[in-house]
Amino acid sequence: MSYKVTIADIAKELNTTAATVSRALNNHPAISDETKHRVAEAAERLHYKPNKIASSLRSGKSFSIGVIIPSAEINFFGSVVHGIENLANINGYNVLIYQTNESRDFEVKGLETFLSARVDGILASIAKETSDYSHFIDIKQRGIPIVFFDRANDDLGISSVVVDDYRGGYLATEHLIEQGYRRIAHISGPQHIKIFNDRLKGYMGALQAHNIKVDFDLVYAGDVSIEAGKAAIKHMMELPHPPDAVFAVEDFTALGAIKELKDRNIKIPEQFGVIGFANELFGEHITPSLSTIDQQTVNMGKESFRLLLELINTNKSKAGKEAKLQKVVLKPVPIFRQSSAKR
Amino acid sequence: MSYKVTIADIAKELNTTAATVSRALNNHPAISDETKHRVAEAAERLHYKPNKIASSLRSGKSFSIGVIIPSAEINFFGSVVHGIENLANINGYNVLIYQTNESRDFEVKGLETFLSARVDGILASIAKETSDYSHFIDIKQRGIPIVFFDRANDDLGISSVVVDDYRGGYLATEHLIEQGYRRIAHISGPQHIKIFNDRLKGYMGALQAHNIKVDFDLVYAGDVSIEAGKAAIKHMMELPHPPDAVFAVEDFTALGAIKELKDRNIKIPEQFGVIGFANELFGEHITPSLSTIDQQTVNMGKESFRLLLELINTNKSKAGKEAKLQKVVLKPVPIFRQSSAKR
DNA sequence: ATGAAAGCGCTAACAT
DNA sequence: ATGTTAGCGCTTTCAT
Repeated sequence: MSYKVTIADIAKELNTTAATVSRALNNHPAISDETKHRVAEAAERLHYKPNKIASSLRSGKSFSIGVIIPSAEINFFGSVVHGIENLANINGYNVLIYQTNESRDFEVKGLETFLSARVDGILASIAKETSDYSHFIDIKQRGIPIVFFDRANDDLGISSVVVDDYRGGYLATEHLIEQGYRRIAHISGPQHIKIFNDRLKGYMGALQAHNIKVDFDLVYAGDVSIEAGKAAIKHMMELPHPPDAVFAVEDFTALGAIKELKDRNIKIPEQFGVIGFANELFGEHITPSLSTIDQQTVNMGKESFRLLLELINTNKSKAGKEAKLQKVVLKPVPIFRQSSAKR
Repeated sequence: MSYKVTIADIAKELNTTAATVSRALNNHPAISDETKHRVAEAAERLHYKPNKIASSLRSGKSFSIGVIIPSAEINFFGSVVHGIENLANINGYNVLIYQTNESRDFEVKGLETFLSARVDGILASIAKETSDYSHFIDIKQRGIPIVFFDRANDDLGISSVVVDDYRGGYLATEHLIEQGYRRIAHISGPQHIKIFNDRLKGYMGALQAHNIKVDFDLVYAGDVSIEAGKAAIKHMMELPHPPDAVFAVEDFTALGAIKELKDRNIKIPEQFGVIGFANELFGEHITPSLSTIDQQTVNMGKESFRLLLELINTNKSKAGKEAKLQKVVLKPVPIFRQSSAKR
């Protein structure tokens, strides 16, 4: 008893045809204003709701996109999705979300789901576990518009929106140097993920630019987690020459470091400086408040959707032409708070 | 060049018909195992991907649900959605998300979007701004399964999943009493929203149960925001008889209170106790760590979906029968941390 | 156990 | 400016 009314019913009501009603509803230029008004009135009166499914089947456009994220629990991705949804809804697109929980198998399942849903395009951030990218290549070869965001891979010929992680790492490290810290450590993330590798490179770049030799004792192979941050401090403070500051690959890692430093009664920022990466929500509210690098999350979402929409539209118009590869690199924004305020 | 392969192609390949292929793919009992195997093999070989849109159009089931949330920025809703998506994906449902930004107009738009997408059911948390519920009544009258979560309305005959906010407020307040605080204030939220009103009632109930007279000077009309928390403390600390503890309607409000108390050099928890509500992520990591009431977010998401699925399935089978109204009330879980640890 | 045929609601060529 | 007709890919009677 719910979705009964169709354009045929409206047509019957007005002694015209479904085609005319369809055109009127879609504001087709060839339809007279009077007909449009009569159709609009009848549609309203009969509580007509367009059936997008039927429309999609016929037109081949679903006006929906799929978004693959590693985890909705990570604030960062929630925030990017927020940006995506904003622009998508404005442009009349629905958004399907699929979480991979960092697993490649779920990534594949998500893509299948999106294929079956006949999404018009896909935005994806690659799972940590993924090292075989054939499922993404498959999507590309099917001609389905796809754009990576944040966790991208440059070797696949797929457009992407990322922050300049090298520059972020560079700025974070340089800030610690300028604050007067002397032995600056880095707690890194899994190096097969490009963004984490870039942050490490940025760290090294900043040290070298300031004529500081990179000491690999001070580069701890960590991860994005409180535990990794604690473990890193535990390990490094036992070194013959312990560090007096750390750039952590992510805010949660930095938080772990701060917790462990506090447990050891090491004063932040006086004796030890800390800076993270991501600008997670909690950083502003902990004590000491956490210096960090903002990744322009909402912007990243909007840019990703904008790029995808471009692909979708060029795909549609010039069916033959290959859409050009694009790479949008957002500038990271340093946010300096108490945890690194030595001066 | 992407989604070319259809069941007709598979049928041709195997010298059979689309009907048989369709049945084989859907594991229809009347189809022989041999045929099923041959179909499965051909489908795989031809890279066939089922077209859910066509399937939905014909079968009238979209295997998707819509979720209306006030804001994806609020951690709470992100977490509930996480719970929803988990169960939904397991059950083969896609999830569409629509954010209302607390506005009734967007709420209406979201519901229209969902109607057009022919979702099989809807989960919704009501916007702050909404006081006219006719759009929800319309959904119900169309026979579309709908369940409220968290921000519910009991007068509409719509099932819901909520936490027992009265009990949460009661437990929070009682805890402060038991810790030995004497003048316990409450920073409340907008009272037309039931959950906030319930928390206030729980506060009053706990005071009365402990023979403490409710002093309305100590009930500040606030909101869910850091600013409201600060303003409340500013106001109440100027009273002739200021409070020595506060139960804030939400963690962000509690955070504002803590910030203001710190600014005034009032020691927490020794001189002043604070407890919030929501168990937002940051509460564990601030100094002092924040006592709060956990709302079972992921559970709420799962329960909501479970309830909705029940509605969807009964709707399908016994078309005539009215599905019974259900109200799931989750138990709030107190989490006591430093901010209220007087003893 | 399988086939034939109709149709879900809409859009898009091709008329007129 | 509007009508006619066909068909998107699938599921579902109704046959056999």
